Amino acid sequence: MSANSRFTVGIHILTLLAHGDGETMTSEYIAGSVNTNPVVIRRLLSLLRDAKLVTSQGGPGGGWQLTRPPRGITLRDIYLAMEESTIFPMHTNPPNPRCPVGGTIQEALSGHFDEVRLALEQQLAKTTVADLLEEVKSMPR
Amino acid sequence: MSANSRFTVGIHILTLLAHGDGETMTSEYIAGSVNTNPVVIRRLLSLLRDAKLVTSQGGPGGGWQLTRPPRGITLRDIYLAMEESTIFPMHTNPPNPRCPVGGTIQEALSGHFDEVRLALEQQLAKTTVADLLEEVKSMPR
DNA sequence: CCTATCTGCAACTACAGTGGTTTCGATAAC
DNA sequence: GTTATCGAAACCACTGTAGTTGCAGATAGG
Repeated sequence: MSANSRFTVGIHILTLLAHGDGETMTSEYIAGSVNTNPVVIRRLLSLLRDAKLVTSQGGPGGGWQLTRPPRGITLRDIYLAMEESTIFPMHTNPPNPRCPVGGTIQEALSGHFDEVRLALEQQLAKTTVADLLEEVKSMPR
Repeated sequence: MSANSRFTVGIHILTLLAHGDGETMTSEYIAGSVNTNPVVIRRLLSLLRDAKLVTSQGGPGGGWQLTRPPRGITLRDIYLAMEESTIFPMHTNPPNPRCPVGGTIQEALSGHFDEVRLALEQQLAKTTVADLLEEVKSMPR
């Protein structure tokens, strides 16, 4: 998988929006919670918007909102919005096709990698943003 | 996870060694199958050696060997040898502790990430190098 | 209509990780 | 002793990420 924090921050953003309970939030406010720059947040929000998880509105009083109730958003949804489609990158250079292993290893692997990805997504689908919000709220500060 | 091909190439290397059926192989030969530089291969082999999956021997006629039969090596073993311990990186900067979500989101997430990692590893454990070797051998070229 | 407040987007930088390469010392077989 | 191999360090080019600045465009509200 990719060595970035997109998935984690994406979850953070959606949990924060859920915590606001319908209120619109600006990217600047969200950036204050995540502790980064508003433009970084807008970049991630645009991925979440592409996945139809949030909407944006410009102008004063504008900002960002969830498109559905937090109970209807799973970590799998966020994962699909934020991460690469390949779970494990293949070789950078194609393996030697004249080698009995190199010639077919990628094909053999792809099926297994698909199954791993499926198992990962199934686990992610078990947790919703509402679950997370509840946990966050009930934790000692 | 990290955006590199270590896991894939690690599997390739072990499958190749399994294909040799006990014969020692040099890093140069392996590099020929993977289509890269022998030093790159030795870097990865040293990770596999740290995980006690292969042994090396210097000098003429030296090279690399599996330490156990291919049926006893799973993709999980290789994954643990090659990949980072964190499945999804956390925030680069710590979130705002004064925010009700930022203050506890990482703690709330870590448990879920652990479960995802567990599910991933359980799926990986289902496939052995022997399985892969068999598939590679039976595939049309 | 005007203005303040947002988003949207492009461009640039600093930094870290990856893969590739060269080099050289250590080691073991013959 | 010669040769083949590993081991490790050093360096480079490339890429992706996060952070930052700047500005255009849209919109709410007076």
